Amino acid sequence: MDTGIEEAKKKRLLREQVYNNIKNAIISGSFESNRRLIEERLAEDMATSRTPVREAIQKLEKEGLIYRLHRGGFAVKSVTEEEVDEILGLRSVLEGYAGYLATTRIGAQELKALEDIVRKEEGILSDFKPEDFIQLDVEFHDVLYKAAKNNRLYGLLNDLRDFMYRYRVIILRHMRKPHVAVRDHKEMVAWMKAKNARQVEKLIRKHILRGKEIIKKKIKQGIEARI
Amino acid sequence: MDTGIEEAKKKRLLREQVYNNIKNAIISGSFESNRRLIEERLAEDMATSRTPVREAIQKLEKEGLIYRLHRGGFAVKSVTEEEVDEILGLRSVLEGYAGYLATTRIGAQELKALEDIVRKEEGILSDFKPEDFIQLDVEFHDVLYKAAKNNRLYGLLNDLRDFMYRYRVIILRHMRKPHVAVRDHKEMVAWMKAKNARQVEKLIRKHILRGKEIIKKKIKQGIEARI
DNA sequence: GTTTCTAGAATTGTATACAGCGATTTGGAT
DNA sequence: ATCCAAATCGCTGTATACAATTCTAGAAAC
Repeated sequence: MDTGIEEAKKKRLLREQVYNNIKNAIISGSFESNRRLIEERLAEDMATSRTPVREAIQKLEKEGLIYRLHRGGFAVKSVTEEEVDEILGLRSVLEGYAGYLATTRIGAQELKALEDIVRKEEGILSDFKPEDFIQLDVEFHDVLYKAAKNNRLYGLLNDLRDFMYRYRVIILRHMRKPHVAVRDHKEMVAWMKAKNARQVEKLIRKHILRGKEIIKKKIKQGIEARI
Repeated sequence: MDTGIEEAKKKRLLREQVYNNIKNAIISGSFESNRRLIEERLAEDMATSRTPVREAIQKLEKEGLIYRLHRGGFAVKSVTEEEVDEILGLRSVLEGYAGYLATTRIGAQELKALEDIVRKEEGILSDFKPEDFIQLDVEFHDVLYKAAKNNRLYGLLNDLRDFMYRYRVIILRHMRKPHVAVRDHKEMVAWMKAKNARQVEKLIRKHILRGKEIIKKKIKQGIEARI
């Protein structure tokens, strides 16, 4: 099998498992860019019928991970510099807003959770493994998203996160010790404690835009290398 | 028929027409809140089968206009104060960002289009009809969205706009002469010409948050009146 | 060797079929 | 009448069927 898709047949909404399976295949890179999604093939791999597959596909299209082919059907969107620009631009704005809201709404134990994560991040800086840091980074941002207490915003940020996973390979390959990121997180928490929402928003925006430029540069090099 | 749905059977992707029809029925208010979507009923009304209806439903769910019922199927989301808060909060941030991007990217003829619209807005202030103003307002914001040249942002803002249409009845009923809105638009254009992106963003945020509070107040009164 | 045409295969888009779960109603028993 | 159980109905979720379209490949023509 070159599909990278598992059977997934526990009883629940089949279309949801199909949706998750295909999404994972895309963001993990098992489905390369511009690969066409053959409904019957996917259905067969997951031991189901075309119906749930097609329903999952509708959602993936709305999420922007796949695009319609003129002749019918769908294919996997490719990672372009333009897309990275859009995704991270939006993420900086939305996550900044999440930080703003979180500052006004966060509770004591959520704040403590953030502080714990930052402490752990500092702890692993000496014996550094990229995966460990990414894990903590994801946790940090998730606590932040939730603290904003805005469901729609949470959904949007998670959709954006799916795209981020696609860039993971690139991020991992070029990550230096993330002292700067940890410092940013620490500073965010400090401003949140000080209830300075504007400052938190500003900081998060800068934090993400910094990442954007790094990824964009790497992608551009990658694309050039492939030509 | 009380469905408010037309037959729609011109040749193109059936599922897209179904999607648009159901969406319009929801945002125009033909489908009241919490009404269950009966697939076969909808299919029959549009002279099609359940298949395209189900696919359309998946998209509507992702967009947030409908929600899943525990016993299966879907129903129309109701307008709540919380939702208005979320939608307009997000809109203020995203549209502010659009304004920021637009300022850096806008061309001469787009700028002229905005100025023309503002002029027309000023023109109708004396002989004022709410529908006319809303029409111009939509145009203004659409030119702005497009000038930002960010497809994903454009899509998100349009999704949010669908929600705004649901509040239209309320907005129309309570609209005074929108001198303030016109002044805001005029000021935005001025700052765009001055290439001051930060200022444009700030202004748009304030512009929309002002509207948010008005709508929220009216919705709250409406809800209370209904009890 | 190249081009054109055509038959067949592959794949989508739409319609229909069917099983199963919940809700609802009906028909006693008390 | 009231309550419980059984039967019924409605609707979803999944599978399958079919028609229309596009792609492929091989044969025929040049």
